[in-house]
Amino acid sequence: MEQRPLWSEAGAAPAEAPTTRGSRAVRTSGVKSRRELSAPVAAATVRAEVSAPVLASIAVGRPVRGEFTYALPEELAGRLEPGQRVLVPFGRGTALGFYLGPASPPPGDKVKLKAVQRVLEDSPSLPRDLIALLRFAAVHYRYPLGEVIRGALPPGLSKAVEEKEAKPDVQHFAVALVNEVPPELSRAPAQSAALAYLLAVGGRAPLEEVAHAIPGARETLKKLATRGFARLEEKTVEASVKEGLIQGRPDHLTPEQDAAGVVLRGALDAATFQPFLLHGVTGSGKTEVYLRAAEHALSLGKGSLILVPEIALTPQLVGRFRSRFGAEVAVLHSALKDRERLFHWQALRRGDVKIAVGVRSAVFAPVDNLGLIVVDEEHDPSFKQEEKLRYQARDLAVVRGKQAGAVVVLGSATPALETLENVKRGRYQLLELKHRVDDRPMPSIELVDLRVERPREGVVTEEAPILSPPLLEAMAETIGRGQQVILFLNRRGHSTVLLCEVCGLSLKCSECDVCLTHHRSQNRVVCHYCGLAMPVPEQCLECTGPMLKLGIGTERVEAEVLERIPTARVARLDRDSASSAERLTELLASFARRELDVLVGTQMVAKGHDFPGVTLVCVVMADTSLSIPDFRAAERTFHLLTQVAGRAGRGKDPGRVLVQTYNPDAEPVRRVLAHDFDGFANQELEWRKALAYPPYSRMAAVRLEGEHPEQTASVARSLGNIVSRHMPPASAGVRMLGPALAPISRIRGKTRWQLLLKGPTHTALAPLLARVEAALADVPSAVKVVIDVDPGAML
DNA sequence: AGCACGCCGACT
DNA sequence: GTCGGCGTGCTC
Repeated sequence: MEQRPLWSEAGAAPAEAPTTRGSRAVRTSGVKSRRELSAPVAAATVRAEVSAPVLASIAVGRPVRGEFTYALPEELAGRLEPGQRVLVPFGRGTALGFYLGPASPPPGDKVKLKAVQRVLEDSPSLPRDLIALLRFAAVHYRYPLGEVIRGALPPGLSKAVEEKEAKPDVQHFAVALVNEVPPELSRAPAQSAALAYLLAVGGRAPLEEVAHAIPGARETLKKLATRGFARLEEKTVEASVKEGLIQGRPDHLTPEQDAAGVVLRGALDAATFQPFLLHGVTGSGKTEVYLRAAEHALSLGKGSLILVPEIALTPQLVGRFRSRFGAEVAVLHSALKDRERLFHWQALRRGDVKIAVGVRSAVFAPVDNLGLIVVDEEHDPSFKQEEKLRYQARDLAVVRGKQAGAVVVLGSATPALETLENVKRGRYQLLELKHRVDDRPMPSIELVDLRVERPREGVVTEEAPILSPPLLEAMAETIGRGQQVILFLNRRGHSTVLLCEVCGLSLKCSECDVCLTHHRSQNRVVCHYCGLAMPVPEQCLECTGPMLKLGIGTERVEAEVLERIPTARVARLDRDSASSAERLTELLASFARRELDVLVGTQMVAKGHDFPGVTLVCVVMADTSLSIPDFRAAERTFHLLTQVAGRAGRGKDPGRVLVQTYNPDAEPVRRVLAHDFDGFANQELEWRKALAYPPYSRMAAVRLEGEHPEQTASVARSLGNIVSRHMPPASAGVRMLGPALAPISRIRGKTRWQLLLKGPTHTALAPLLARVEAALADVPSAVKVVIDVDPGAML
């Protein structure tokens, strides 16, 4: 058999994992050896000489596991390349398929193979390196390959239709004609919001993109154009590609930025896989390092992929890439329209556009001749997708870099402990930026012990106050100097718990296992998990006792600031107040224009914003996120506190940070105060090692959700039994935790259970996961079970 | 996912 | 007697 040497790896593949229980003879195993991923694929011309029917391995765009073998009609055999979309008969109908390469005949003999019907495109939508990445993702995260591929493609290419070119051959751009929002627009919030956004992203952006961030911006920008504050342009794509307006490039770098740049340029020149951690304190100029690296890649004719946590919250970074590289950049945000998504995909695929900036899903962007991958804020939890294919984009970025021979830069002020451990083991090279740009000092961080500095009772406030005297004093002083304050608290609403004074019962959601939060502005109690809302009960629903309102949220902090410092101009920034993207941008713009003195907010205020007027940042309660039952709680707290603290003193004036807490001895709090990331990390790593948590182990979660509590519990227990029965000897170090009710045991009326697996390597867990997967066939459909590999949270 | 096949309730 | 409920299983 002539095919044998070419494809012998495929025959050996099934050894890797016992797949589904039946592992039917007709099915090509979905699990392929790693070698096969990089195996050279036979040229179609070779197959033409073979007299036996030419066979094709196809991933079908349906949620079925494994790859399928089809016969390839002779006239198609010559024109098929891996990654091409085809039409195949499947079941009684047809389905979209992805040609992955030639196949060997399936072992069972009496299988009648169907033939590929049609080729849907002349050149593959999927580049070679992406196929390898998607295959890895399908195996690692245990998700059907066809679905993985379909999910990665833009909607226009994930349907079984011929490829058509998405050709808005003219693109509409909005260009700002002023450098800041003029005061005469202060009475026109929509216009000032649109203009503020446009300025934030570099003064020039596709109309589509502004309209995405700010609903109705199309009309608003027209109005701005007639008033002379902006201009609308139509550009052919070719013209805008040539434009490449290089601007805003700082002349000199800090010595540290320079040193990092030299190393990265060397790595890019070497054109091999090299992973780096760029560990830089907030304000140290990481973005400029990324920009220079992308510039260098471009000069070598290579493409770059830049991943960021959330575009709407990082317009500055997007703006800098756009103003540096012009139309050489495709910005891939979460809510592009189908047409635009397809257009960007094709432009990147052709190599017309060489840089992609995008969120999590952009890790699958078909950047041509990939030279550089950057993951900014690599520790950010939003890189983990929590549905469908539950991938970690940062991890996949490293895999992709390895497969593509690209340089990978993970950037953060507070790297994930997983990343740090990779540095310690010598897998990633460390680049450090220890100093801020212009040698601005790090903000001073002071502790306010709430057990000592008791907040004084107010006149109006009916509940216990939370702002301590030192905090109020510092705020008043800062505002007096004409500077601005950010108050951070990680909880929305007014009070977070309503407790009966007599029977001690707290008011819970009827559908979820969580307490209802009182939102005074809406005069309702609201469930933050399912959205259920109801009027505020006057008294306890059980015993008619009076209700105490405990637990502090942003609404209450806002009210307290207003009461204590009546002259302060205060606004609140959380999911309730920033209900629309428009409101969000407007609020941020207004704060940036210094029309507000105090911004009270949740996580939203902690991310990448750059407000030079802010010199005081207060953390209202540092302990809230410490009590979460998750082994990463301390790490999250440290990240969050550091990030918030980093908002202070980004302008000329030095910054000051006050942290209120009832837990001054808590490790993350103490270490943040001392600006001691390394100390925190070492301590935390030691603890993780002792308890064999990641990065010293790999985890996988089996999550169950069901209508009926008993049924869900029994399924959970039976899956637990299956795992215990196949548990390797204790020496293998694999452990099962649970099955147990999830920490939030009910959401939207569904009972939740989970089972955690912990092992020294992912390979040690894979066989157990395969067993669970096989058992899924016998699980009643009323119970939904998903496998979450490398889970991001334990809830 | 679709779309079969397959055994138990209220309708012409 | 039949139409149809969605439980279970398969798709090269």
